[in-house]
Amino acid sequence: MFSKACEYGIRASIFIAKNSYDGKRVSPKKISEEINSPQAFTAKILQVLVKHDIIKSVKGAYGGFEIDKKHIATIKLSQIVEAIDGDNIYKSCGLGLKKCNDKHPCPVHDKFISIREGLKTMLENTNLEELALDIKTGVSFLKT
Amino acid sequence: MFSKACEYGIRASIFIAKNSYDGKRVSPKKISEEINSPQAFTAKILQVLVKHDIIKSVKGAYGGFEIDKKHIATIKLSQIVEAIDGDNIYKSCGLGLKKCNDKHPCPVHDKFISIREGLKTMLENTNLEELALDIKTGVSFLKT
DNA sequence: TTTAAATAGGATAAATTTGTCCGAAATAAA
DNA sequence: TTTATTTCGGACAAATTTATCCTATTTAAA
Repeated sequence: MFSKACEYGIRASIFIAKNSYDGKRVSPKKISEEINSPQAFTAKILQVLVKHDIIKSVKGAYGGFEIDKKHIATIKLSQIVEAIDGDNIYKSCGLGLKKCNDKHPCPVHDKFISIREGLKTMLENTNLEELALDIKTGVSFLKT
Repeated sequence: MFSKACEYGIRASIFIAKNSYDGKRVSPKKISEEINSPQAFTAKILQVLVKHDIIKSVKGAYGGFEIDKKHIATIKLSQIVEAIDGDNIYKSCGLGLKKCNDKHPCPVHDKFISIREGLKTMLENTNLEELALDIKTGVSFLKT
């Protein structure tokens, strides 16, 4: 469904959000430990999220990654997915046709539209706040 | 969503089904031309489909790939996807956790279940017959 | 039985994704 | 201002996926 990079990016974002509620910045080392991901690779993905203004980085001593508290509830999963994987998952044809639309549909065009709309709607209606909160209360987990 | 191999596999299966209704066997060359896919790679995927008894191959002169007419309506997309990509798309965690279940869920566990159930149901309820028919009547297409 | 035609399958290569390493640049605190 | 700490960014490496090529094997027809 998503690339590894995107999975790590979502998990990292949730972890950063949770810590930002506690006023704590976190390092790639800490993040990768807590979400169980390769550190250097995760650091690369964090750079992408910074470039897309989804998370904030602070260099130097006592630096790290954070998200403005006010911002957390406004960040949707769709933004993270699009920043890392692009919008292919919504837009590209389920059977890989370069051009697939209502006028020139692949054999599963209609059937896929509803699936993808469902996914899109879900990602657009899920924000980091609720996900971070579930981590905080121990309802859900970021690693096995 | 699916791998390239799986996209080619589905498109190839539909094309073979359509031709089998006309009593015609088709070669990897013809298939790859008609679904616009790399020939040798497509041939490899056909071998996988043969191994899984989804399509039939006939060697030698006047050979090629076909599907028993009686069989076409019973082949579901889910069988093709599982043969090529496995059942990860249904079963594996949306955020990549090795172990993700109701007792130990990832943050998007519940939200993903409905999406994936929808996909699974769709794949399990779509058979090659209806897809091949749409190609035959020019309602849908296998290449751009 | 011979031959031509077709799939099967192994070896290999290219492209993409995933992952690592290390020095440069920035920054807060001493 | 200096120093320690931290992210940034480029180069590189490994793994996986995608793709190609060539020979062996099979098989139906002549």
